[in-house]
Parts: sequence; C-alpha cells; structure tokens
Amino acid sequence: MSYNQNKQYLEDNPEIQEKIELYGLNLLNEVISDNEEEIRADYNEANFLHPFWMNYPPLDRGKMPKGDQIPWIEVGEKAVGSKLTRLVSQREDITVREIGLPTGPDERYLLTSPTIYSLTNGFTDSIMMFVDIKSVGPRDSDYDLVLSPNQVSGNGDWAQLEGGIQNNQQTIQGPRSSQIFLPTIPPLYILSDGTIAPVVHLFIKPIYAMRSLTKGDTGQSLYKIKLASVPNGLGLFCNPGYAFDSAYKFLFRPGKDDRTKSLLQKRVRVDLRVLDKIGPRVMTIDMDK
Amino acid sequence: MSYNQNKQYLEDNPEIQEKIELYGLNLLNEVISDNEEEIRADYNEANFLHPFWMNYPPLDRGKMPKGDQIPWIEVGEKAVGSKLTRLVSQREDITVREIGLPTGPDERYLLTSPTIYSLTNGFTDSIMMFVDIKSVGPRDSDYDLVLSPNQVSGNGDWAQLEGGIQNNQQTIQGPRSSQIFLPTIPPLYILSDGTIAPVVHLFIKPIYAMRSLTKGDTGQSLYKIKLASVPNGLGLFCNPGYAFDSAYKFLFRPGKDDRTKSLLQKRVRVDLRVLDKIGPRVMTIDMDK
DNA sequence: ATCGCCTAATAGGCGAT
DNA sequence: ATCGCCTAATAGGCGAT
Repeated sequence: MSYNQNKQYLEDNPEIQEKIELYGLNLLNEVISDNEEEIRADYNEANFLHPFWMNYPPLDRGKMPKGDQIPWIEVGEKAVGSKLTRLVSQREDITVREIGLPTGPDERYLLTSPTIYSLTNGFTDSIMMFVDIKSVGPRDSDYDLVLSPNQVSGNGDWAQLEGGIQNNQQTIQGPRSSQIFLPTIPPLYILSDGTIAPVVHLFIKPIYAMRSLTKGDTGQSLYKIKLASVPNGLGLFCNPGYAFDSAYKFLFRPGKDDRTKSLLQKRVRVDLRVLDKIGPRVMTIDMDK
Repeated sequence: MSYNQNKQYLEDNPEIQEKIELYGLNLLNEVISDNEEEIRADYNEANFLHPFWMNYPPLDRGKMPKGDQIPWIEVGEKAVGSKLTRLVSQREDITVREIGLPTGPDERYLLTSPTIYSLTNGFTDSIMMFVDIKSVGPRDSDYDLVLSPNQVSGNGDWAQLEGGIQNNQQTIQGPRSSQIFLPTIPPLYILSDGTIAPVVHLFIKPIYAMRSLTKGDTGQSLYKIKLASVPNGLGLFCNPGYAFDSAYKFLFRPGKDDRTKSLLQKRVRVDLRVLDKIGPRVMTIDMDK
C-alpha cells in the first residue's frame, strides 16, 4: 500500500501538488503561445472546409436551438485538444505514455520530465495529465466549466486492500440550488512499475465567435482560449480543502444535468472567477487574428 | 473548382488511391510492430490499475449484459488509438496537422510525407488520415466493422459551387435484411493552402480476452489487433466500385442500429472476410504476451 | 452466421427565472 | 447571474433467429 503513504505525503505537502499543477498549466500555456498560428489556422480551417461538410453537419440539439449555430465540439477537441497533446509530447525533456484507463477526460497521459522531479524534490518525475476540452460559443458562459464525475478527483481513500479507492460524495450548494457530486478519479495513481503519478486536472476552453452575429460574416472562428487548473481531490477536499473554504464560496455550483440524471452522476459547475482567487490557475489567451 | 479536377484524376487512376491506402495501412502495421511491447503494456495497465477505478467503472449497457464484462472502449481508444497517432507523428519523414472538422472518426489528421509524393507521382504529398478504433471482446464478432456515416466517404459530387459536396445514398443488401446507408465524408479535401488530401480510411480493431473465461484469471487483456483499410468513396462507389461488384458480395451488411434510428443515419457493417478479398487490406497482429 | 435490440457517457446551446 | 431543460453522436455486448 505505497498508495496510502504517497497520498499522505502529498496531502501533508500541498505546495508540491500545487507546483505540479501550475507546471502543467504553464506548459499548456507555453505550447499554445509557441504554436498560436498553427492552432488558429487549423481551428479556422473548419470554416474554409464548409463545402465539404455543409450537407452533413452535426445536427442541432438541446432545447430550442436557434438554428444559426453549428455544434463545434469536435473542432476544438481536435484542432486544440489533440494538437496540444502532440505538441506536448514533442517537447525536448518530456515523455508521454498513454496509460490504459476505462474512464477519464478527453486527453490523458502520463507525462514524465526531469522538471517534475526537481519541482517535487525527487518525490516523483511523473504526473497523470487529465485534460478536457470545453468549448463554448457566444451564447454560453465563458466563466464556468461543466465537469463530469470522471473528470474530477476526490479524497481517494483506500482502506481495505481488496476494496479499491473510494471518494466522498460532496454536497454542492449554489446560490439558488444544490446537488450532490461524486468525483470518481483518484488523486494519484501508482503504476505497475512503481511510478507515482499525481493527477493534474487541466481544462482547455476554446471560445469561438459566431461571425454571423458580429461581422455580418460567416463561420465560427477561434476567439480566445481559456486555460484552467482545477486542484485535485486532495487540494479540494483534504488539505487545504478549497471546496470548504468560505473564501472560495461557490467555487462549485450545480451543473447542467436535469432531474432525470441519477443523483450520483450529475455534473458540477466550476466557477473560473472563483478558481482564479485560489491562485494563478486561470489564463486567457487571445486567439483572434 | 480544383476539387472536381482532382477528384476526376483520382477516379481515373484508382491505383493511386489504392497505393496511399496501403501506405497508410502498412504504416500503422509497422508502428504497431515497432512498439508492440509499449502498446501491450499500456493497454494491460488498465487491469493493474483496477483498484483505482473498480468502484466507479463504466456501467453495463445494452441488452441483457451478463455482468462479467467491463466496457473497455476507452482503453483501446487511448492505449492503441491515441498512442498510434503520436507514434506516427514521431516518424522521421512524416508531418501531422490536426485540421479542424466538425465530424469524423476518432483520430483524424493530415499526414504529409515525401513518400506520398512519390507514391502518387507528384499528385500530392498529403493524405487525410481517418482512423477509427473498434474494440471487441470474445462475445462480439471480430470480423466486422460497424461504421457510422461520419466514418465513410462517398462519391463526393460537387455540382453547384454554392451547393457543397454530396454523396449518394446506398442500398445495403445483406443475406437476410437490407437498409439504406448514407456516407457523409468526401473522398478528398482541398485545403485552404491548396493541399490535395485524399481521404484514407483505416480501422484499428483491438481484440481483448476476458481472462475470467479462459484462464480462471481476471482482467481484459489485449489479445490481437486487426487493421483494415476500407477503400474511400471513389473506390467503393465509382471506380472500380467495389460495393457493386458481385465478387465482393456482402462486403456491406446491415449495421447495429434499430428501427428507431433515422434511416439516413444508420450504421453499416463492413465484413473483413470480404474486404480481404479486395487485396491485402486486412492484417492481424498477435498481441498476446 | 446474421442483424438488430438496447443503454451508458459525453457535450454545450440556450431558455426560464 | 443561476441553473437545468433538452437532444445529437458514439459505441459494442449479446440475444434472437
């Protein structure tokens, strides 16, 4: 049970976890800056290619779609999300491994680097990168993340050897409403070769403009990218326990699911305005041409 | 409308399209062979990590699940699919770009290489790789692919400049039943910089064993990987028109969707036993330890 | 061997308050 | 500003015939 020992160490030394979370955040920020041109070009290429998909677009969905918007989810997942994973893997001192897991976010990989070794004072040279792409257009909120249980880690207790890790349910109290949220991800993994891999949760939020609304133009083009680092389960629920700190009230708010969704599977909202108060965990990058 | 000119060229020279399809197939095969160890290790790591997800597994789905199987979709998509994309991008003479598109398969990217330039006699140096991961366990067929409309290209007519590309609906006649299938992907793209990118459709089929069934063991481990190259829309429906050739009867069979699915959105089955007759388009790689 | 019955998980637009 | 109403698209296990 080297798991419990290492979890305890991370719990007792929250500045270590914070360092590697900011390392991941800054890494994505750097990679975006270094490749801004390519990201914008490939994202906006979807508009140029309109004749190739216009007769078979992803169909309107949800409640009362206005009809002038095209679901743009996959453009961001590929031209930003997959691309950044490749670009990260090409960095000089970084090694990437796609470790098998039956659930998790869009992009997930073990990232190994001597930089992590020195940031953690030799505790580990690896982190489990959990990166999800969260696109929005001009009609949805650009200041929150809607997260599924499989995208958030919890306190990660592992009491019985045969029992596996377990997370506590959290009551999410918003200004008007409340719900339960049950994160399903452990705060760290111990791999078969002994690698200690704390989980780092990053979110990439491509924000697109609907040019029909602003410029009398057409297409949905990349406007901004927001980056966010959400603390892992130990930081959120153990030490320092941001989720329970009144300084960060409404960090979590109820998500987008309706009452037909099973209580324990509901998504939660993370408010970037509040997350930003915890530290330099939110970045906005202008991607407009 | 350089599109029509280039489409015509490819249609008139089906051996060119075939060459790049086999190039893509062999590329994936090589990359798997060269990295067999890593792929197997990362895939099977999901079993070692059982304690980390056992309390929050992906839930059983579909009709009458037996209860001893765990949805293993994402293990294959990441430890095989995403991994192969990264490994391809690391090849010496290959460049990868994640071109934005609102629909398509799991992995899609523009692949540029001098090898393509010479294979096509200078027609183009690039192909649009459309790669989908299709996992199965011991209780599903290992000899067919179930393909969504967004994973298959069609004849790709582009008549009116403003009209965009259009594909013909196909009637799929199986031994017992029939359905309509409407592919939604064009056989080639012309990018904003003039790049001609014929679409190459490849399928990676990780086959896992349920060790509880065979060895009195536990876990779902990688057993084989099948690779398949499905001809693009020009080859299938124009020239030579494999879909209509009685030598390849039942290449397509009805898919897995039920009658509630809109007629034009139904998936189709591609029979690997028949596909194999078209040429060396199916490969099986033993991945058992 | 054929084929379709059947449901989890993801995602974010947009209205109601 | 809050929050939940609401639906497309993907996927493959497994039974019925």
